Amino acid sequence: MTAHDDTHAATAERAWGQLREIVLGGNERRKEVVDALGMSFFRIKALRRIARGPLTLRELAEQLLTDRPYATLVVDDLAARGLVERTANPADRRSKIVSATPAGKETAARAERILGTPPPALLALPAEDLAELERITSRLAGHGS
Amino acid sequence: MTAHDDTHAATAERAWGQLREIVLGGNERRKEVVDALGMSFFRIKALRRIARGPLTLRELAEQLLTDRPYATLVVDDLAARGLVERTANPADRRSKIVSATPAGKETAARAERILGTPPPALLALPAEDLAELERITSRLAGHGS
DNA sequence: ACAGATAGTTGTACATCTCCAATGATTTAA
DNA sequence: TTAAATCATTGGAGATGTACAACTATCTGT
Repeated sequence: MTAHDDTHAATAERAWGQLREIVLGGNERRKEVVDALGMSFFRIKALRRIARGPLTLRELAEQLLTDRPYATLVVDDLAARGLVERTANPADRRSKIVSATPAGKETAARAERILGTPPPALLALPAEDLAELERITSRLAGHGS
Repeated sequence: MTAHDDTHAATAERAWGQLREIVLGGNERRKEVVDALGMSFFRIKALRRIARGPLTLRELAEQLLTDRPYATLVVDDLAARGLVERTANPADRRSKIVSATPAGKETAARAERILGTPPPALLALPAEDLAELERITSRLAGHGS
């Protein structure tokens, strides 16, 4: 059990566990945004996705990992709040495009501001480590989008 | 807007966003463990916490960010599945200690195995970067526990 | 001994989410 | 042109979580 037994896979597992702890440990942020916006996290997620760019209800359902009936319901709710609106889809009259209203974009930005605020521990990192971390996470997240 | 405008805070925000994307992006893992264990993610979280070490219902409720009534209900459910059990608390006869049965520990380990499996992108990292990442995340997660 | 606080439980009401079936409008394929 | 498929919607059944109120047993401080 010397340091030489430390395989690539084992290191990855440790790093992964720590990453999960860092990101998921701060549940307070989740509660904070839910309280601030007065809607469920799922709806906030839907709104944030819509604010990133218009899409059909079907696409929204897919990206939220839910079914179309529930996507309809969630969009109904967001529309009743004046945050999103449905418009006709010129390319296919069966479907509808959902897009964020100015108020919706503002609300989504508010959510991003809260969720995007790094935890104190991250800010406390030495500049060198932080730069190095950002370089590595860029590589990790890079080919996902 | 030169590279010199890149402040510590801005770098931290980018890194944080990427960390969130890496960890939260893989929702499949969550669904996988829910399907594998046949119970909600919340209950899996409860079981995993109990398997880490016995605790009172009150402590469990606090750590799950829920209230005592619901903690009771979740423990009832886990107990009905034979995964956890309540024992008397010698220090305070009002409270009860919840601990995992052998079956519960096994199930929790199964969940940890699924959730703890690093995503392919992490394993694909060069050994140098991975080691560096692990060093930095250790520092980040270190003073949380 | 007594008053007040706390632990777990029971119960209720409600919001939220998942899953499935079915429908009208529209598009696509044969 | 006709049959099958797709889109959004409506509806319903049920699991899951959240938030309170109230109760009993027990502990703590005075």
